[in-house]
Amino acid sequence: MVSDQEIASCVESVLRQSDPAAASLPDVVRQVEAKLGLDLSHKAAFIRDQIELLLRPSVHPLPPHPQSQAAAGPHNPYILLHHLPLQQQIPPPKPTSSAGVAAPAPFPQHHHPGIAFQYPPPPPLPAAAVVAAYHLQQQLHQAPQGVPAAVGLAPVTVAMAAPKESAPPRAKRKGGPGGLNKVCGVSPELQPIVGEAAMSRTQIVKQLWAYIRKNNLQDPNNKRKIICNDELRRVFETDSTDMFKMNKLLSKHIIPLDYPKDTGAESKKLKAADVSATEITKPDSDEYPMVISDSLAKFFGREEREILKSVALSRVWDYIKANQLEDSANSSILCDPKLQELFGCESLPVSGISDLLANHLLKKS
DNA sequence: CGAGCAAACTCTATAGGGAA
DNA sequence: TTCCCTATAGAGTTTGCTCG
Repeated sequence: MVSDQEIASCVESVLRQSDPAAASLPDVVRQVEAKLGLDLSHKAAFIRDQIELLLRPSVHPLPPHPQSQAAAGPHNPYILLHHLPLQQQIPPPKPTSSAGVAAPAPFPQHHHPGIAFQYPPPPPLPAAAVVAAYHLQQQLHQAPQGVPAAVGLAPVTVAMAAPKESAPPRAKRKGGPGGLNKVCGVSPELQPIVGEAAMSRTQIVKQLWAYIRKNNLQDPNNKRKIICNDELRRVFETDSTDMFKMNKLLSKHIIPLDYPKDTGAESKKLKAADVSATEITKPDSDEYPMVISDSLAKFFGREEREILKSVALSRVWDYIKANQLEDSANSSILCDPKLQELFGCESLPVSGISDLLANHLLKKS
């Protein structure tokens, strides 16, 4: 049985070999079937989602051909990994741990979570968990200070504040798939700015700075100062901020997607946290394509009946932005007749979009 | 004058040390 | 020997200071 990762990889390969803009779903499905020698008619929805993710303008440029990219020099070594034969993608075995059990190898991870270039197969993007975790974090950040930090920021901050000069020099570690490169969820408010529902923190910061420059939002007298436009104001909830505070404000909109692991750091955090609260961040089972309601299908104007929640959310936001339905003064959305028909209200808070959208997404039986 | 560094801030993998 | 805990590096940004 072919895995979704293999299908996704094959879809990308087919698109790269043909004109992506002119590619039709049946054509791509046919070519992928031919490549894999399998009947993939039942995977059409998945393939369509992969095509859409690959073709989304500016956000997911199709990776250049391996040769040209190799010639340019791999800026990020992980980007290239999925072009290599599988044997080469798997990192060389690490020295065994003291227990004599081979330590888990780091898995190369493509920057795009929707296209699974991870080995072994990664957990699918928990789109619902993104929203659920976001709301949780909103509550946590709104909690009065002095309340025990639920996600344990304090220990980290303390660690960061420790004197550095006393530490002996160590071999520098290269950025791997985890840590800073770990894919996190993006809040619905931040998604229109960075353009994705999930990406690594560094990519989020990078995209945010690109957005700031593109919209000329830096104070010309003090370039550290960021002047918020309507979209940024909705995210940061302030008219202006500076580049240092921005990172802190940004953290409210970056949502961990993984289960809490029992690492030392995580255990430490959980000790200070309400465990029941952290369980909310566990991904739901509906990160898989979900069946969409008739109303939503009509709204999208497509015959497709399955979609990832994150993709649906992204499309709704695209519509809102295209039709300028944002009421930035009230952090709400003014529904035009089409949205009114979908959501059944004349306006709704920004934070309510995902909830209302969820009413139109049904889990596959 | 140019280069290098520190500044704030985020999270997590991992090295290394200490305790059991 | 194994487990637990602590400290650190890493990306990204711009400005201002220090040093050669």
